[in-house]
Amino acid sequence: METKKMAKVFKALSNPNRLELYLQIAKNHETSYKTYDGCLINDITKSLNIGAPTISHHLKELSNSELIFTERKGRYLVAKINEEMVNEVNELLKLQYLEDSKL
Amino acid sequence: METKKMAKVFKALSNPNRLELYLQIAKNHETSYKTYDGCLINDITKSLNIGAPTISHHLKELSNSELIFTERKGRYLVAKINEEMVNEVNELLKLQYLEDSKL
DNA sequence: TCAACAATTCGATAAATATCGAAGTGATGG
DNA sequence: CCATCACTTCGATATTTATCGAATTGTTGA
Repeated sequence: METKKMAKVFKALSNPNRLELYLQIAKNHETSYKTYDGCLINDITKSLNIGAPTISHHLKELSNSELIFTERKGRYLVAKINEEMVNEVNELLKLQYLEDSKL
Repeated sequence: METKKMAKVFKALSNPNRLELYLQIAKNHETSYKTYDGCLINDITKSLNIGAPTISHHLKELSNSELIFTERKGRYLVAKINEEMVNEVNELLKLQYLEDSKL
């Protein structure tokens, strides 16, 4: 069922700290997409005031919902946006007739 | 803080049954928007297999997040989409450079 | 007026969640 | 090498949540 997967995505974005985390990854993704090599988690960790274990937990939630991918680079972790999934969410939320009127 | 309000919206959509509820209201909104007089909750209640108290609870969550408005019509309850809020959510999730490339 | 219906409120419960500190793992620069 | 750094795992806890059945409120059609 499609709805269940989508609900999981929304749950991943439903915690303020986790949403903030996601938005920073997304922002990084957008500003540097031409030379995109991922967003350093370590930088983000310092700007949110929650502990490292919590960040780790939140990243796993975002990963599990497939909104992001993570990858180890040496001793750092980098995160990337899963564009496919983000677009899927956008499609689901889009009010259809509004889109039509824009064509 | 904007993030907190948005997190609340996502939380409202994070439960599968509640998301389904929202989607049905949205679908109704879209298919009949020219003569839109709201979506009858009673009809939806029958198609989801959760009890009336739970539906009532979920509707309140959707209302509190300002994704929908509800209104009593006689002994029925009708729900309407809050387009402003839905658009706001869409903006937040939109990947910026994708939008640019469409211009 | 009253029976039936739609929805809400209440109280309870089981499950999920966010967060923490402490301890563990693994890479690296000096 | 080894101290440090980045991150993860573990265990605990307090809070939130989804859901239910029972009882309640409010509307209306007969």
